[in-house]
Formats: sequence, C-alpha cells, structure tokens
Amino acid sequence: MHHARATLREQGYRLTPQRNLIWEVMRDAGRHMTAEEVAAEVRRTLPDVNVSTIYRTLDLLVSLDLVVETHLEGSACYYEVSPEPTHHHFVCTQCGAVGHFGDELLAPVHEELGVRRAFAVSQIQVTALGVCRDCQAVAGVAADAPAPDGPSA
Amino acid sequence: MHHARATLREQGYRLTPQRNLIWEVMRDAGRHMTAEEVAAEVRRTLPDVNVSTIYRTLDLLVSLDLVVETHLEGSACYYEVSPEPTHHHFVCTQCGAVGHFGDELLAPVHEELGVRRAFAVSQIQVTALGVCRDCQAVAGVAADAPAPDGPSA
DNA sequence: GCCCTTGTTGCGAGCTACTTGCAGGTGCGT
DNA sequence: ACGCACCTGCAAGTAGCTCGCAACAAGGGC
Repeated sequence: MHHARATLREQGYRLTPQRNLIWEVMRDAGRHMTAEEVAAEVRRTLPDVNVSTIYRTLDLLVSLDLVVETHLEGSACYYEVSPEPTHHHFVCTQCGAVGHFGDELLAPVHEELGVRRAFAVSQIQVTALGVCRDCQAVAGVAADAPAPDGPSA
Repeated sequence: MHHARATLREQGYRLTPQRNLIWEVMRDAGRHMTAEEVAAEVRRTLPDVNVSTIYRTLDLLVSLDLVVETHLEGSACYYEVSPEPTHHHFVCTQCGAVGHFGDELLAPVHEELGVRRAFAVSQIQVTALGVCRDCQAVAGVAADAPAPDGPSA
C-alpha cells in the first residue's frame, strides 16, 4: 500500500501531500480516470491543487511504472494504477461501460512480433469498441422505433 | 480507384475538388497521416484549403468506412485509407517506424469477447509499442556509453 | 447552357486537454 | 533549526480540433 511512497523516496523524489493524495485517489478508485477526474477527487481533500500538478504527478507516476496511461476512445487520456497482471479494455460505445480482458489473449501477437519479427514489445495498447450485452438488449427492444444516429446521453 | 467518388455520390454527397484531392492524397500516400500532414500535402495543390475542411472530410470518409482513424502514440490522431484486410500497428518508440500485423492474430480476443462475453465488437484498435530490430542493434552498440533517460532527438 | 437549391467551404472565434516559465513555498538531509 | 533543491500554484501559451455563419458552388431540372 505504501509501495508508491517507497518508490518515490528511493528514486529521490519528495513525498508531498499532493503526491500522496493523488496516489491514494488512484489506488482507491481502482479504475481508470481522466486527469480531470483525478483533479476533482483530489480537490475534495485539497481544494487548491493545481491541474498542472496533477499532470506532472501523473507523468511522474507513469515514468515510475506505478500508473499506466491508456487512450480509450475520445480525446482525453486515461490513467490507472499499474495492474498486475497486464490487462486491456473493451468499451461499450453506447453506455460507456468498460470491461477487462487478460493479456494472455494476445499471445499470438506477442509470438508474431517478438519471435518472428524481432520487435521488442514494451507495451501493447488494445481497445475494443462495440456494444455490450445490456445495450444489445435495449437496442433489440428499441428496434421498432429506429434510434437516431447521435448519442442520446 | 474511383471507389470513393462513387461511394460519395451514392450517399448523396457532393464531389468537390477538396474532397477529391483529400482522397487522392490519402490513396497516394498509402500510409497513415495526421490531419496536419494531409493538409500540408493537399495545399501543395490547393493552397487555400482550410483545416476545418480537412477535418470534416476526414470525418466524412471515416463515416463512410473509406478511411480509418487510429490513435498511435502521441496526441494527434492518424488516418489511413481503409485497408483490406483489417490490420494493426506496431510502432518503434525510438525511430518511429510503423509496421503492420493482421487481425487474425486477435482471434482469441474476438473469441473471448464475442462468444464468451456477448460483447458485439465493432472495432479493435491495437498498438504495440517497443523497439524495432534496427534500433535494438543500435542500442546494443551504444550500450558502452549508457544513454541519458531523456529523449535525445 | 443557365438557374436554383442546398450541401460545402473558408474564416475566425472558441474549446479541450495539456504544457511551460517563473516566483514563491516546502520536504528533508544535515 | 537551517537551507537549498525540488516542488507547487499560477497564468499564459500551445496543439489539435470544433463550431457558427455567410458566401460559394455542385449538380438536378429545365
């Protein structure tokens, strides 16, 4: 639990209340968050934390492998505490629900790139977009009245 | 070769010089490009094409499945003419070289999501980051003098 | 070939997500 | 307790993209 603090200290970085809090927020959330969301959560405790501090700290945590950065769909970048084991995301384009699946499903990709093409893979980013079971059900019910193609939320 | 023009007309969109040119640029490039790069190339022929036209046209081509949108690393979004068959990218974080691999390597992922989790996958975006064979060779040679941790370019 | 309608374009302002430079503040080694 | 190097808040700046609007032009009808 104090893993991050130890790592920071070991690397000669200072333990500030902001860094502590940002780390705790990420740990407690246990899910991917945008920098904006992290900021909002952090400010419930320390209202004056600046967004540049959030970005700088997230970048620092990423560089220490304590946090990973993911581009799900959309413009913003998502962060979450480095998961063990590695996993990937699938996102429902209708309700935004996010699920996970394990890296072992990418074994053929690792095999092809690593072994056959001599490419040293450091990271694979995967995002599957589609429609989740629940939204498929809703779409089925709503099929009588065809939905407009814009998002309804 | 006039595939895009036919598709546009069929869907009731107008064939403008800008749209023609943007499509030709994409086809001739035969690689992924940022909107910025497309704009630069387009302006060699039509200097006054506005960036909003580039974005609108790229969005249109994406919506017609003539072009696909990909988030490689970095902030900008990349576009390329829809490849048949579907493929994914791996990017060398040192030299920026981009390679492709086929969607069939993701069969286990399709299986897991589609069959076992009832998630209707519409699109999977995969980007593998790592170091290509050539840069590994360079890194090996340079290993005598350890590199600083900041980017040197 | 010309006209008219309506889709398209260029322009400029605006927006989101993020970065940077700097002056003042603070963790922590001593 | 002290001091200084690292860190923070602030505000201005940037990249990449979007939007509203008025002028323009594609292409169907004649």
